[in-house]
Amino acid sequence: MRVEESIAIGELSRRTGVNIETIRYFERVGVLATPPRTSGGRRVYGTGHVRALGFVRRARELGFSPAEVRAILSLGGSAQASCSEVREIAAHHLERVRAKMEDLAQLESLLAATIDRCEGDGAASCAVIDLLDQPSSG
Amino acid sequence: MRVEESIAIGELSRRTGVNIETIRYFERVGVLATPPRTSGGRRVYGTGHVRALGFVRRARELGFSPAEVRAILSLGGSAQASCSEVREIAAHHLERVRAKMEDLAQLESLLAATIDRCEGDGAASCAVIDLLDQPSSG
DNA sequence: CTTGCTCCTGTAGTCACTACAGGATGCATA
DNA sequence: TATGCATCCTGTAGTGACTACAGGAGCAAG
Repeated sequence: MRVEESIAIGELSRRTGVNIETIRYFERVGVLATPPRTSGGRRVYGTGHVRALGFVRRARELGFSPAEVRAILSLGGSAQASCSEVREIAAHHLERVRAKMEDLAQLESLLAATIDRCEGDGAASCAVIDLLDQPSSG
Repeated sequence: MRVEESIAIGELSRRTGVNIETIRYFERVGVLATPPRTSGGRRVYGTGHVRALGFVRRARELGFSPAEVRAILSLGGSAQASCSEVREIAAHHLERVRAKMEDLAQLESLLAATIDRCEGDGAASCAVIDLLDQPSSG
């Protein structure tokens, strides 16, 4: 069998776009498996780590929380993860995305209308400031 | 002239819904004016502080960053703030809200489609996991 | 064997708060 | 006046998800 490629932390960082300090942080908090070390104490990664770290990065990019990432990884890593459980996490995440979209849509129309109302007025009261001054009707 | 109402920090907290510790924090970082003190060293607020803190809270609720809140406040407080400058900050904020909405919409359809594709399959590969495994096409 | 890059650990900084310890104040009641 | 209790004070440290730095060690090439 082939001996796996030896990848130093800097190289792993370059390949995945993840900060070196962040890689060590991920290891500390259990998001990335602890790699073996050289006799001198340096971390030695393999292509599996490249994939796993890419997986983590991608999940974070897609807005999964670190807790969710940990949950997915605890299901056995990207390859063996139980489909239905991962799907459930993703579905939950999707719900939150949709809720956030609604919030933002409301906020968008409120802000847009208010800014619009303000426009042109050089006068007395400012609609935007009034908006902020209201107790809580947003 | 009327002597202004004397409000203790706990009462201010109750009236505005802002945590006592957070009120002191706001004072430290310059988001809320430093109030006078009693001879014993206790903070004494007035109705102006109630309004100002409500203003800050409202702005945060609407998603303005602490930096933006500081910027608005530095324009002279809620009452005297220059309308056009506040409007500009709000407009900028609105742009960010819209950008975020677009991001979320993309993510929403990607997630929804992926989850949908996964459904029913008890088999081989999981669409959701595959999504996370891809390098960066989201 | 020295140069220079990469890597190591441990600690501390970031932001926007939140929480706690240990002690002082202030007000009402006995 | 004394006591009791709620509220308040400062200072420090914790949160989460990183990021940054200091001071030292590993390692490959010249």
